[in-house]
Amino acid sequence: MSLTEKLSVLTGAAFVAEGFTADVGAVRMSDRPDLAQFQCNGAMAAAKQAKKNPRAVAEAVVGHLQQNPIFAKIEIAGPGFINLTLTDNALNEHLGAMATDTRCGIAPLVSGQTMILDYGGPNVAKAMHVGHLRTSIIGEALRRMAGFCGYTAIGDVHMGDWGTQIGMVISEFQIRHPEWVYFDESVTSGYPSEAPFAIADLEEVYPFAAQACKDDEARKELALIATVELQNGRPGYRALWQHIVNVSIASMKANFDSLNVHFDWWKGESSVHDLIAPMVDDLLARGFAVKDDGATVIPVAREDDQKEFPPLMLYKRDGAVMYGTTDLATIVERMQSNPSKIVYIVDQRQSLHFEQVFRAAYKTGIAPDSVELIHAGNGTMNGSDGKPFKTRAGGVLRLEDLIESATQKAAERMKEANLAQDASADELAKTAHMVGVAALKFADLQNQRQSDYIFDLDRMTSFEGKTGPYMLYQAVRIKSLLRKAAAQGALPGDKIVLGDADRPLALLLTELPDVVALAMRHYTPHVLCDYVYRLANAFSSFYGNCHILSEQDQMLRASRLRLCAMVLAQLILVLDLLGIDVPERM
RNA sequence: GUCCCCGUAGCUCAGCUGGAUAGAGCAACGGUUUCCUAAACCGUAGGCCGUGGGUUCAAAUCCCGCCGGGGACGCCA
Repeated sequence: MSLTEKLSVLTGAAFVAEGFTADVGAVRMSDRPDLAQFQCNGAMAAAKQAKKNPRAVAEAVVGHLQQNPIFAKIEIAGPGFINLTLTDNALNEHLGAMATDTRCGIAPLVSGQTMILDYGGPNVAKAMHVGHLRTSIIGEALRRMAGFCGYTAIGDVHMGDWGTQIGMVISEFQIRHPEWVYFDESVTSGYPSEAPFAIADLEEVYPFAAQACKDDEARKELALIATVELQNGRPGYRALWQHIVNVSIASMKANFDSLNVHFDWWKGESSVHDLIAPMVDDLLARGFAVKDDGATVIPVAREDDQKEFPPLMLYKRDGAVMYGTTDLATIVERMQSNPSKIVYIVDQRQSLHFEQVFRAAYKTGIAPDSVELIHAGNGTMNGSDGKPFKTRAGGVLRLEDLIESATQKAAERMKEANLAQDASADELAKTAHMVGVAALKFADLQNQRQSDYIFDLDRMTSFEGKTGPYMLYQAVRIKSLLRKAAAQGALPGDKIVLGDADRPLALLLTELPDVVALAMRHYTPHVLCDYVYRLANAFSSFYGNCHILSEQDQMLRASRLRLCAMVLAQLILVLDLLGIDVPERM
């Protein structure tokens, strides 16, 4: 239990004793550290309901708390704020339990529940670009957070591998290489195992085909036909498609590995193809799906809707499926894992689509009401003009180029500061990559998930301010300090001595469990970023004020080393939840 | 046209279920190093929280209108 939770239990009981509900006893960190460590604002709300004087309610509640020896000070301020301050002993006891816990004192929130997270969503045949950055980074953080909070967390990359873009590529190959065996309809098996193209070819073909389809209706028609034929199982197309997928996945993995983003499932839209026909037949039979203007759809509008709700389309007029179809069938498939939540970390602009899919899933019983379907939408990364990020030439920036430029910038900064320059070239390069990725990820994650932000490479790679490199720097500093201390035989002690220099840092450490819970509840990693920054900053301040290794008082030195170790453990834990690795040195 | 999101310091942004004096970072100005990574730390300055109403003991936060910005709206994903 977190410290504020413990206190809330005490205060809640006091409110209950006065005839109120326990929930008004909620205690939180004080907004006014000059007055107290904790506060409870419930007296005002309780008094309002009971039509009593809030100060009198506060006084009655405080009456129940006063005998408790854990409080050093209890005061009522203003209209009825209850201000609480703990004795150092009580604080110490709580810290002691946290210090020895590998989870930094954070109990799991749930057990026996599965959360499936859908993020990344790269398209095969298409180079990954900056548009995939946010979903990947945020999704990875949420997957790690969920796992830590006790969920069986399953990350699914959910590739775009079954839609029109594939038809564009296949038809383009057919135009360019009509002689390929994949296009000979008299051949239905025994295709080569080697792909007749490399990733670079795909990356050239896709944009070319997309542009051609945009410019020419007839050309687009070819792509649509190829899409339907692929989905209907034309052997040559399937074989070619498999090459496209294989070649693409290799490239995706390189990008994701570089970003330290991982998946448990490498599924895609195509994975559920075989589930689609039975699903649609069933929905037609049960009357949920209807024919409409040649297409097959599920109406999802409700009478009390404030806006127009287009139906979810299952089959287009030409018989091809759309992403709503695969998304719905994917829920059918995912239900086999018995999830309690399915979370989609996908661009916020697709919120209507997900509302449609979710409605369809609930309405048809594909997802029972007990399963939470959540679109945790993300914003976009914009250029300095406030529009979705483009290169100077106006093109889309490839993800690997973005990572490379962040890494290079990090290397430059490290050189400027003459940092870790004695390391081997190999270690230097590795560290630069870690710093660059930390910069990129922290800059992304510290923004609210659903809002857009402006990309600024110089700012995010700075070692000053609220940046990834700054967090790493503080953590590495502690590692170095603890190494030096150990070399002198000085080890972290069991007892924490709470002086005025130590107490604020110690108090901050107790916040982490609440912060993690809050971040998980709302799927908001930026709450963790905010905390880890406050912690790094508070440590740096502490470090500046207290010279630890030269401390003559053995007890105090051991205590401060313990605090440092606890800070480090939290920094590493939280950064890990964010998907950021900390180097040994930098 | 309908619906959704946003508008907080010069810039980029926090602000959880309404609560005490609205907070950070960057930029600006001033200070700190015989000492553990100064890539640091400390301090100063800077805001009718877009605007007009309403609810409340209490509103950046909740409700309504308006202005400004962004986005979504059936056969792409």
